[in-house]
Amino acid sequence: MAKNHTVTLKELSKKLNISVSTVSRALNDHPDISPITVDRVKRLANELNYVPNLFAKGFRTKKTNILGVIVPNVSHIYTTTILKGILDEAELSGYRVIISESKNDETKQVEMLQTMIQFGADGILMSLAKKTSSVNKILSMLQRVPLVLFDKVSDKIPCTQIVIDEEEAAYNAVQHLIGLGKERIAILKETENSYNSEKRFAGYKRALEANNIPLKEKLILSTEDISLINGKRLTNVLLSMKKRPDAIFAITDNAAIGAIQTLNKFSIKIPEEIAVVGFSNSASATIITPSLTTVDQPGERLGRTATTYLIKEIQNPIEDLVTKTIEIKTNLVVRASTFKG
Amino acid sequence: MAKNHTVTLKELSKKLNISVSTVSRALNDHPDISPITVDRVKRLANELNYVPNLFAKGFRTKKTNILGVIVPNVSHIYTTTILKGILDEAELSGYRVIISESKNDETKQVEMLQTMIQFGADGILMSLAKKTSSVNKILSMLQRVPLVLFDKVSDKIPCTQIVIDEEEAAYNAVQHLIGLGKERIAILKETENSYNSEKRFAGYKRALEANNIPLKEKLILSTEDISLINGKRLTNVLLSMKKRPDAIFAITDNAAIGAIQTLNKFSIKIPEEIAVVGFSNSASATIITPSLTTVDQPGERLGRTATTYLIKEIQNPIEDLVTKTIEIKTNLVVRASTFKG
DNA sequence: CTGAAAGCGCTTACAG
DNA sequence: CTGAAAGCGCTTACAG
Repeated sequence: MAKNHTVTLKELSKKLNISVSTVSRALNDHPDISPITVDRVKRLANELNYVPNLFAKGFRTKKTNILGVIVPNVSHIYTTTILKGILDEAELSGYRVIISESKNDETKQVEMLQTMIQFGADGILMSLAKKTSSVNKILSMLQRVPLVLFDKVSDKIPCTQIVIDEEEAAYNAVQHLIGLGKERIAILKETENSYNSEKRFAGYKRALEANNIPLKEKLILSTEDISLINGKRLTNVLLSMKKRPDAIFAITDNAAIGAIQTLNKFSIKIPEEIAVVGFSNSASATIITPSLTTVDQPGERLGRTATTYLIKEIQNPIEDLVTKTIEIKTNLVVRASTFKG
Repeated sequence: MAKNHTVTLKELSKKLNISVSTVSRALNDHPDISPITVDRVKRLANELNYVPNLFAKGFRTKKTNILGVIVPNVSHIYTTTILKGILDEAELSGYRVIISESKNDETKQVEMLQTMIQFGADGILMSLAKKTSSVNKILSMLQRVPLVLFDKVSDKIPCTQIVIDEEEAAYNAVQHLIGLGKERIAILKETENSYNSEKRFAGYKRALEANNIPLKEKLILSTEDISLINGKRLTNVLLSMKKRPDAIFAITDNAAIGAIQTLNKFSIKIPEEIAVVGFSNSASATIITPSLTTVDQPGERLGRTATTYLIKEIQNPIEDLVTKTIEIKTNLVVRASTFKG
C-alpha cells in the first residue's frame, strides 16, 4: 500500500471547508450536490491527485469489483486464451480479476474458492479440477457467491456453465473422417471421467452409429493424461495391431501431434494410410507436418461469455439455483492430416 | 461477497461473553491470551465456520497480501510460464495475485499500475509494454509501492529487475553456429528498441567480433512484430539475395519456425545449406521438422525469482531506489536445425 | 443543497 | 491476562 502521505476525503473536506459527506457525494456525482460544489471538489481532488481507497470503499459497500478465477493450470495454452477473454471482458465492465491454479487438486480447489470468497470476490469463474468428485463444499459456497463454471463443468453443480459443443464437435470430426471413406477409426481419450473426454467420446460413438459402423473396443484407447507423449505411446499400440486403424481421432491436439510424429517415424502415409484429427486448433497444428485437421475451440469467446454471464448474475442475483448450460459452436478446420489438397 | 449471514468477531465475543479484543487476539495467537481462552475461541470459531473478513483486516492493517502483475499479453506462451512461477511462489508466501494485461499500451499500463496501487496491492511485478518511453509516471508510483520488473525491463527505472542473460545467450547461440563452420549468419530481430532484442543483437555482434567475422548490414533484418509470419517474410528476403546466408539466428522461436517453414518450402537443406537457431525453447521447437535448436528460457524460475525479490522488498522496504539487475542463466538446446546427428 | 453521525469488521495502544 | 475505545476511509440514512 501507499508508503507515504495519501490524500483522503477528510483532507479534501478540510481544504474546501465543507463536510466529508459532501465531498464524497460530489465525487460520486450525487444529484443532490450543486454543480459548483461538484466542480470545486473535483478540481481539488484532481490537483492533489486524490485516489479513492477502494479498500475502504469495498469494506463499506460490500462490493469489491473483483472476480475470482480458478483454473487447473494457467499455462495450458487453451486456458490461456480463455483467460484473455475473461480479462478483456472483466476490464470492460470495470472488474479486476484474481487468478489462481487448482493444479487439478480438489482440496486446493476448495481452499482457493474459500479464500476468494473470504477476500470478497463478487463472483467466481471456475474450471473444475479433474477429479472433482465431492461437490458438497462447492455447493455450500454457492450460497455465498455467484459461480459460473466453464470448460470443465459438472451437472452436479446447479449454476450457469459455459462450454463448447463438445459432442457435436466430435461428431462432426468423426463424420468428416467417415466422409473420406475411413471405417476403422480409433479414438485416443482420457481414462478419468472428465466432462470433455466423455462428451467427445459420445460424439464419436454417435457418428459411428449414424453410419452403421460397429464400435470396436480395440480401437478405443484411454490414458490418464492425454499428452503428446501418451499420444505417441497409444499410437504405437495401434500400430502393433494386426488390423491397423485407418484413422485416429485424438481428443487433444497434443495427442494428435504425438500420433503424427509416430506415424511419420514409421513412414506411414498421412492421410492415405491413416488420417489424423485433433481437437483445439492450437498453434502447433500448423507447425507439425502434415498440418493437423482439428476442431477450433474459441477460447476467448468462451471466456468472454462466461464473464458476461457472471457479471449479469452478480448484478442481478438469481434466486433458484439450477444447472444452465450454454454451448458455444465450434468449427472443424480441415488440413493436410485428413485431406490431400 | 457473502450473500447471507456472516459470522463476525462481535458475534463470537457475545457467545463467549468476552470482549471483541480478546477474541481477535486469541484468533491471532497473541501471547498475552491464556491458552484456555485461545482454545475456547478457536473452538467456537471453527464450529460456527468463522472466516475473517480480509477486507476489514486489510483496511485496518494497510496490508492486503495482494501482488499485482502487469504483462503485455497473458496468452504469450513464455509469459504463461513466468506467471506459473509467480503464482506458485506467491502462494507459498501467502500472497494472492491480481493479473492484468497492458496490451503493449503505455497508457493502459499506467492505468493498471494506478488501479492496482489504489486497490491496495502490496507490491507490483511488471513486464514493460513495448513502447514504454516516458517513465515519469512509473517513477512517481515507485514512491508508493515496491516494484520489480521482469523480462521486459528498463534501466531508466530504478528498481530490482529480473532478466535472463540475454546477451550471453545470444552470444552462445551464434558461437555455436560459428563452431559449425557458419560465417554468413543472418539475424532476425525487432525494429523497436526493445530491451530483449537489443541485448540479443549485442550478443550476436559480440560473437561475430570475437571470431573476426565482419558484420554485414544486409544480414541484419528487423521487423516490428517478430512473429512466425514475419519470420517467413524475412526469410524470403534472405533467399532473394545473390549471396545467401548460411545460417539464421532468429530472436524468437516463432520467427525461427517461420524461417524453417520457408526453407522447407524451397527444399533448402537444414542445417547443411542454412542452419537455424531460435530463442525460447517453446513447445513448437520439437514439433517443427527439423526440430529447432534454441535457447531455453526458464520462465518459471524467472517468475519465482521476481516474486521472491518483490516479497523481500515488501517485508523489508528499500530506502534508496537503484537499478539492480539479476540475470538468470540459460542454456542452448541443440537440435536438428543446426546439427545432423 | 449540505452536515453530523453511525457504522462496515477489524486491530492495537492504553489502561488496569 | 483482559477490556474499552479509537480509528482505518469511506458511504448513507436521517435531519434540516
